[in-house]
Amino acid sequence: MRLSAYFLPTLKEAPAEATIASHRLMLRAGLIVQTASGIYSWLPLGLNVLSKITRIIEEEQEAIGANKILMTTIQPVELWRESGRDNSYGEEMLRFKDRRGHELLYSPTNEEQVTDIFRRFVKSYRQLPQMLFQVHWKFRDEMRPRFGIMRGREFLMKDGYSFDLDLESAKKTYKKIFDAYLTTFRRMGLVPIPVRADSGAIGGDMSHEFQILAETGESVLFYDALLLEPSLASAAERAAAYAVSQEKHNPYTCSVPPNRLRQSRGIEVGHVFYFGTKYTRAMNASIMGPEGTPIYPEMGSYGIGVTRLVGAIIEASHDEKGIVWPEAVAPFRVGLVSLHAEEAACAEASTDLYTKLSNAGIEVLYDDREERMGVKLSDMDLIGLPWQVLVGPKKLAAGVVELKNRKTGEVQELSQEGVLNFLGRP
RNA sequence: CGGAGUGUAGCUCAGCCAGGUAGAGCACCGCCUUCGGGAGGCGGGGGCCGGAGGUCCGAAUCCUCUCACUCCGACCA
Repeated sequence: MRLSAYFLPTLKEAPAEATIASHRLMLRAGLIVQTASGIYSWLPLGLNVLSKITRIIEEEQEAIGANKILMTTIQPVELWRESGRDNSYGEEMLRFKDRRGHELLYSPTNEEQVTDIFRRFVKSYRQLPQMLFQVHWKFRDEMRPRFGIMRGREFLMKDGYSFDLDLESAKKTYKKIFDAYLTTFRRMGLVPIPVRADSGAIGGDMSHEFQILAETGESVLFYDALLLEPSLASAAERAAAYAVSQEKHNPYTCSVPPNRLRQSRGIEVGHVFYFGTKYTRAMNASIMGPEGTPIYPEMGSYGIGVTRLVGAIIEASHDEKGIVWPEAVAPFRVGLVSLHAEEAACAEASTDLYTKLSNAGIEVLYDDREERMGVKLSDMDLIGLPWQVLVGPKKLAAGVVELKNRKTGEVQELSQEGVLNFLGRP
């Protein structure tokens, strides 16, 4: 992508409303723009990241056999009358009427809708288990939206739903999705901490939040330091290690040695629930069981805050100059800068390298603008692509260009072939 | 929903207390000079001072109402 043809409105100064790093950087790097309180539009660079994150989530969901669907954002209120949540969900739910006076709502979550789809088509225990998921927009009319997309009213969410024959099977499904979530977040360069949590209004027993440690997080959690020391603990030990939300923490019964107990703030990026037959019963979604008697399947639901993840990743990975994208979610892998685009030799060499890199399947953002190099270089640092290639007349005369690692700042001088070989490596 | 703030140029803000021609820096447009880390000169465009009402000869400034946004708290799959 040529920057001269890309819609990337970077800001030199941070807008006054942004108080945390990720919000500031998302505005400055041209990822999002605010439309109303808690409602944001996504610009090309931000949308690109959103797509990368979504892709990883989808791959990991499909790897465990979940089926991707796409439900509607608008639902009839009748479904919620069936489940009994019509009255209990409250002001957070955005309701409105169509021209015929039919009461509708904008989905804050989709348990009712997915249960409705399930009951229409699944009639036998032989068809279980089922896992369905989508990545779609939600609206929750929060009393107090804040921190940009961290707590927005409109947000993109991966929401998954499982149906199992019995508790034993439901536990296996829960574990499968739990593990997939860990893999998903780690692939994005994050360190997720699964935390035993309250299951909230949704009810049920098994419930975990996935937290990313960050000072700007809204949650408070207590955990065993072993969780963050992979070298000191086996996977099994870590899985069993203590980590609970503030509400669940009891200093008198906590088994963690005081020297290993940590308190921290976190960003909740995922939440998994098991809630049994709450909805299948309420909505009469029974199937025929092996004994010839009707059975209400056991359900769970599983959420990942996709838009919130963008904020969480930036909170976890930035410096004073800007964002430092982990490779897996970077909008482009390389930023190619023509330091003197108005000089023919420099422009030609840059464009040539851009073509070669692109042909090699490497995602490149090519700054071919005739801007001052200082502006270009600070823009590149701000948007935080993992690698930067600087093409300037001086080095070019010596037959090399510079390859810079955004995170470490390390610079190596390579021939153009050298750059291709280096970045072409898997 | 309680509390505290802020709305003036695209952005960051001054001006308001003490009423009297609408301001600065950056950004933008033109020309020139520059060019290895947010350049310099000259010229230029851009404002219903959030909105409505009021006081006054006169309101960005004072008063009332209202809308929007932000922060703290409560709330929150």
